[in-house]
Amino acid sequence: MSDEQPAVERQDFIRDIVRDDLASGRHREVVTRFPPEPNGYLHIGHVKSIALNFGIAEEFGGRCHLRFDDTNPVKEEHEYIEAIKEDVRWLGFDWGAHLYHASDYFEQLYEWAEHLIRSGLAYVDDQSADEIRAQRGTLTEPGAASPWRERGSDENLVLFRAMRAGEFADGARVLRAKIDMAAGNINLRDPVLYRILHASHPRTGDRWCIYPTYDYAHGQSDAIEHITHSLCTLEFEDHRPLYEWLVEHLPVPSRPRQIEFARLNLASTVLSKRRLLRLVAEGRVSGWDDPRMPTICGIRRRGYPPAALRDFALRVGVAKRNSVVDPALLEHAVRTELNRTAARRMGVLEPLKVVIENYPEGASEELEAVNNPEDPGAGSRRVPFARELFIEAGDFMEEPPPKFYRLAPGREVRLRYAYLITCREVVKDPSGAIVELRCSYDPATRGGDAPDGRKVKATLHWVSAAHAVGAEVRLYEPLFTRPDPGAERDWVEDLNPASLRVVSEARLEPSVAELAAGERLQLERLGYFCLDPDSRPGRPVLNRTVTLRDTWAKVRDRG
RNA sequence: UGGGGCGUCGGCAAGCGGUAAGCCACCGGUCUUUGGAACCGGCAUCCGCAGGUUCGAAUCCUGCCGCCCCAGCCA
Repeated sequence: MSDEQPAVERQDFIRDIVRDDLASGRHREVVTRFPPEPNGYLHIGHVKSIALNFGIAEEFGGRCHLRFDDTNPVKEEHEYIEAIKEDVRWLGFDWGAHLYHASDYFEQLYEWAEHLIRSGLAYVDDQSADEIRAQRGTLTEPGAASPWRERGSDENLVLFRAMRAGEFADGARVLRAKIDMAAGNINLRDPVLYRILHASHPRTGDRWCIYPTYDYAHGQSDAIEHITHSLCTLEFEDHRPLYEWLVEHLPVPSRPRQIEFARLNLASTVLSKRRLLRLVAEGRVSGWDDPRMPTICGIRRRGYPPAALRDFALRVGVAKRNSVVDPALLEHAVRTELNRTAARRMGVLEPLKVVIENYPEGASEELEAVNNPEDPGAGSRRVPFARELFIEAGDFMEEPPPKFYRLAPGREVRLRYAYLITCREVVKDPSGAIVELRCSYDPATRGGDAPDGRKVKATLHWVSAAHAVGAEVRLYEPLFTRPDPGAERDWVEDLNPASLRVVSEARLEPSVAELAAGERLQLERLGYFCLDPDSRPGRPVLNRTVTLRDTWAKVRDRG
């Protein structure tokens, strides 16, 4: 027993704590919670927290609750509750029957507040917010006691009940904990526990006109749910003493422990609710689900698979150091997942016409193409081939530099799944622009292999001109032009004007038209894409999720 | 002499007194019907700095330096 090795390797300090607590018998099972306030949409930063909380519960055989921290009715909306549930589910996590709301506990929380009053640990303060602020002191100076601090508990009780009964206007009075106005930790300088808010709550309607603050509600909600490990971000470190003070002075059914970790920051994007809202409000993006947005709904529309997001969260790790993660790590996780799972298709973004001169006019045939070389079980499909094709304009150069080994005059290349072709002639319009390539094909190379064993250095994607379907393809680049938007000027100034490029006349192999919105695919040699909900029958709209790694681009840009 | 945290490769991140994991990025190479994928190899004599303890320190002690959070009746 004593020399038993842990089954899981050490991952982070939080899992260490959980493992120790289980091993020592401090807890029989682990219970975590993801506690969003329903006041906005979830974004990639939340994925870290979601994956941490649900992941730990899963790994240690415990459970994770989804709890809406709905203590401030003026900021919260039902719409967000549903959106958040959808996002968490989409990520692949399941809270089972454990869906809760802080508002479920309003009555209990209220009773405990009276308990605090009776214990002489809370008092009703008649001062205004400004007066309270003025008395709080500063970071270096202690605060001063409120004139109402020594009010007797009977009077406090009467007043607090009157607060609840709606006898006072918003802001007229608050309930404060009586702790220490000289504490170095400002959170302990008699924090506000209840405020008067004559506002309708998305769930409790007009039943209440006093609402608990986060500080008062959170720890007690954790205790009610028997949360063992309450994981939150670093900025709440200062609140932990208050969290513990409350849990110690109240007859709560369990003693949860708050543990803080560093929130996720991603380079080249913004994650604050305020900034995201501004992007939407000012029309800088098409909406919360714009595929360039770091919101979960944006990411979903962009085509990122949930498994990739979970993998990303694991790769990012959990620690207490403030850090900024390179989006390349996210893209890596996305490519890894999509490489395994995405069906391959061909499509041309910038079509260049190719006429196979020795291919019979009016004829066509179907060639077999593998759906995913990484997954034999994915099968194959048939791709139409004919005399007139489109290839990618960038795959031809009239005067190729040394390392360019795609198509060029007189050069032979392979058309993927099809034939070896040789460029015989370049046709230009009066302005000198290339409009067409006249090529020949070798009928003996059907499928792509030459019987004589000769090799070509390039394989190009292509599409039959007559069979291809037209499509709109949306190409995305980072929303910002620098990793740290706003570092030197207003962050909006750092918005990337080229973050969206629309290709309206892409040509895709016909089978793409059969895909449903949301389906993901790889356009060979170009990248991973997914069908946008804007797609209509016969007119697909594709979002480029992420490009393929492009070694040639590096070589080209270097020389 | 306000309180609370954090400083290990370009970016994340292990390391918990025994002589610097891993991942991403980057750089080579092999292979290839995606210049994709896969595979092989390279990439911190050094852990913010300075002292000290020790046979031995990124890990312990002391002192500096730097960065982040806190003065909402937001969460």
